Amino acid sequence: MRWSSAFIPTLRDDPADAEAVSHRLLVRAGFMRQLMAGHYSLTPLGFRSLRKVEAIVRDEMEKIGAQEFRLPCMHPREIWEKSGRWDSVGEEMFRLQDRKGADLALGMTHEEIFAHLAAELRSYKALPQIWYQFQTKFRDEARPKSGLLRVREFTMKDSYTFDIDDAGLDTSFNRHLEAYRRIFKRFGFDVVAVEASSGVMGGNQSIEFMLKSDAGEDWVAHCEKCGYAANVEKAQSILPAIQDEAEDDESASSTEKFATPNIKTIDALAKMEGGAEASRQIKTLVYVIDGKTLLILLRGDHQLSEQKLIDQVESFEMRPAEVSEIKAALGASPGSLGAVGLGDLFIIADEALRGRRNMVTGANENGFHLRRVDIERDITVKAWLDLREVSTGEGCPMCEAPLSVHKTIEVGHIFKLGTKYTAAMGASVQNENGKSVPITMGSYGIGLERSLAAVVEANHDENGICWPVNIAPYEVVVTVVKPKDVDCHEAGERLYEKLSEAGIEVLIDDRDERPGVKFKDAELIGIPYRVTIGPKGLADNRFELVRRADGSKRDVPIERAADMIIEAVLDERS
RNA sequence: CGGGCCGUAGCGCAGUCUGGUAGCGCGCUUGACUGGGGGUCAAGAGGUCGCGGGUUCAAGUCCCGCCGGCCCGACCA
Repeated sequence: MRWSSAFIPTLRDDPADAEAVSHRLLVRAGFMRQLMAGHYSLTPLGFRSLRKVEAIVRDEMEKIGAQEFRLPCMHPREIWEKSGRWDSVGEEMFRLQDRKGADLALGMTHEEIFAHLAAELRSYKALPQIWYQFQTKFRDEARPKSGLLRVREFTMKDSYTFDIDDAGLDTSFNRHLEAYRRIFKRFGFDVVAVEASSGVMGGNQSIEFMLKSDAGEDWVAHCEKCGYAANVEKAQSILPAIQDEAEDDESASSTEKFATPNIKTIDALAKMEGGAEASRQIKTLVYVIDGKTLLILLRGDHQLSEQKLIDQVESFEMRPAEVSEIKAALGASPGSLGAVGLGDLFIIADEALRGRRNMVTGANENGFHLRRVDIERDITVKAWLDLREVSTGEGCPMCEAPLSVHKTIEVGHIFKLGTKYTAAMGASVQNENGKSVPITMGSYGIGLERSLAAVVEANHDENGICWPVNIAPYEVVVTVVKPKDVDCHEAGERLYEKLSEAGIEVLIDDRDERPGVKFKDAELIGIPYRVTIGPKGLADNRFELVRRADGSKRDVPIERAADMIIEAVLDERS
């Protein structure tokens, strides 16, 4: 491709409304433009890179025996009703009606449709099957953000496995796990595979593939020592044991109410004279779950993980209670709430509170708290659950080394689904005994545009993107410093021809621009190798070869230049 | 969906408080010089000031409504 005739709309300034590195650079380097919030047009540069992402995924899918499909992205209401998700996914699904008034959905994922097709499988002999597609997914995100990282319309590679039993599912699942590791490695970044919540998908196990990045929005707890890693929605940790010395005067056998005027937060109570440090307080949260009010108790310095609560409490709808509801149920306002003496409410307590004594909590009377609370003695806990979100420094549940919690981008997610969708769609086969059994299903996704952005997040510097050869829109840029000079022009054209003939993807910068402009642009768009052809080098019978990733430069003799460049590029393809 | 900030030329911004000819830098066009890190000079093109309504002799500026975007939070197969 000739730069002079290519559409590569680079910007000299950063776009004002882009904050995430990948967003800023992909726009500035001319890979994409925004159409509206959460919807981006890819330019030829962007689309070339996306196709490389797609090709790598396809290659690895084919390697595990997957067969490519192409399904509709518009679905009838009925099929989503069969699985129950027409109602359960709520506002995140785009819905529309056709001219007859029939309800349709824009597919946000394709479990239903693939399971519907799987109903044509009749015999265990046909299993296992691995099916996949690349398809646009639509999700009405409440808040699209960070360029391609969180959008409303994107391409996903989604695959689905169909097995006769759980052992088969395990095999299919592990094949994907390995394929995904290879895929992300070829993308040029390191991922950590973490235990995750399955959310609305259902199923019993899921693993997310996370890239550590400040641009991310998922928090992962990771142990450097033993490799334990889990989304904070699932992660557990070990806390140092706390010894609660009960005071040994007589009053220790009961709680004591004390005045706490204007004290409404854990923090304020910790600072108040006669108060208690946060870890000695009981935090009382009020939730409404399927219309029933219940209390959630945590240690004062701990945060509730709502996802953990959702995962452990079977419910249709869950929300924090309104202040008015809290007053009606407990007789006090937030800031003075406690669970002592509320035996008729359902009380769930976090495991970290088990056995604690001499604690402080609200008295359910505005401006008063209770001290010397013994949880076992004074509170009727109906269920002990792991509900707290882990934080940095707490002990790894496997090896007790300190955990670190950091932000990550979710680039892939794989689920063991079981029979939820196959049962709903009537996808069953006859086993060896002639008995009909539902197929066991797995589902596996990779967001293509998000992966592309993740590559940028992981591979850039202050001058622009540093694409790995595998994802780069072009592998080599031939920068002709002085295109009006006949010798420069011809030397550039010859090299361009040779490289192209060898199957190298080359961009020749034949624009009548200052050298500085060309160098800056080449670095901004991040082509892995740049060959500089100018009068100076020509006089010495050499070109300069610069590697974008590390800035390393070397002079190459003109007659050997093409071969050396080809070798360098092929060496980095994988 | 709650909170904050913002919509003025392709991009980045000033002008809005205090109403009075719509500006600056970059980019773009033409020409000249220049040519190994965003060069110089000259001449140009480019705007329904997000949209609608109102106040006023006069609105980018003031008032009301709406739309759109970014960030934080909630939510997120």
